[in-house]
Amino acid sequence: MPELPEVETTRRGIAPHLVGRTIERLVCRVPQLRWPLPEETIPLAGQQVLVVERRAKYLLLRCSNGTLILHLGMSGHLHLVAAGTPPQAHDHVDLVFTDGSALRFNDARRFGALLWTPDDPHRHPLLVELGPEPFAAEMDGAYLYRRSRGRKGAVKPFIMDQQVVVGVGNIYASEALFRAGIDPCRPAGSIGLARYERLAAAICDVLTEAIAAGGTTIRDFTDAGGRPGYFRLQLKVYGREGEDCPACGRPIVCARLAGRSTYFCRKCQN
DNA sequence: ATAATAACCTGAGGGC
DNA sequence: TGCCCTCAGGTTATTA
Repeated sequence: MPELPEVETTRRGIAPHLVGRTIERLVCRVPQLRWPLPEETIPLAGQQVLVVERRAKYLLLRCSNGTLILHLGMSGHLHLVAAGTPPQAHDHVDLVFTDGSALRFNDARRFGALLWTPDDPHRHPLLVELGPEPFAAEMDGAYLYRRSRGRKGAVKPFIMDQQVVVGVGNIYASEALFRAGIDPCRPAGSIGLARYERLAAAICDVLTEAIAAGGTTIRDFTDAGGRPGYFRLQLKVYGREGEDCPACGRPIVCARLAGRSTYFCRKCQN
């Protein structure tokens, strides 16, 4: 479910409520997430939350003695609950604070993850191989051009590869390629520098606009306050098979690339 | 090394 | 109403 804008929206929602709070304990009702949650090995009691960061689609709760690494998977949500709020279906984990309120993790499909590291989280095996943030200065057209040389796979899976650039998922990949006028099926290595410059800009633009709108809610994404994101209204192609292309009026088509639905306009993208 | 596929889960929606 | 099928915003493991 969550791509970079949804994770960033979540971070902004929870951070003001977490920073400076002291953790009392971790309550785990269902430890079977992407990896079994080793609850007893996470020494959270008495620690303070110092800052809440985002790296790629991961949230990093920097605490006094280490970092809680969180991934929302496809269906994960975080929200804050008052003391005594009874858990509902798929409320798997609570991070309980000393006043009894809690950060609650809900994840129907359980593809999400919670991990603890006492070390620099950026050196954690899950994070160390990640590509640059889309807004980093180094992530420009020249970078994408260089990384794509010799790659025969389609450009859409290429920009969704978290080792190339992080944060771009299935929705925003289609949207960015539409904005850049690039056919998502084209081999990544066959695209020139000028078009990668357009693509790099399009990725930044669409992610920035989506963050400003609070993310995209297709099915069930909500922010920490339970509100949906409104960028769905601004999607040009994703989920719009058969509708008119907003630029030329021809029907938007859907293809399957690397197992993922891919939406584009045959006339405007080539 | 690269790229496609299966797998991990639950729930919603469509067709019959 | 129920059953079976497909699909879903992600990532990892396995297979060519």
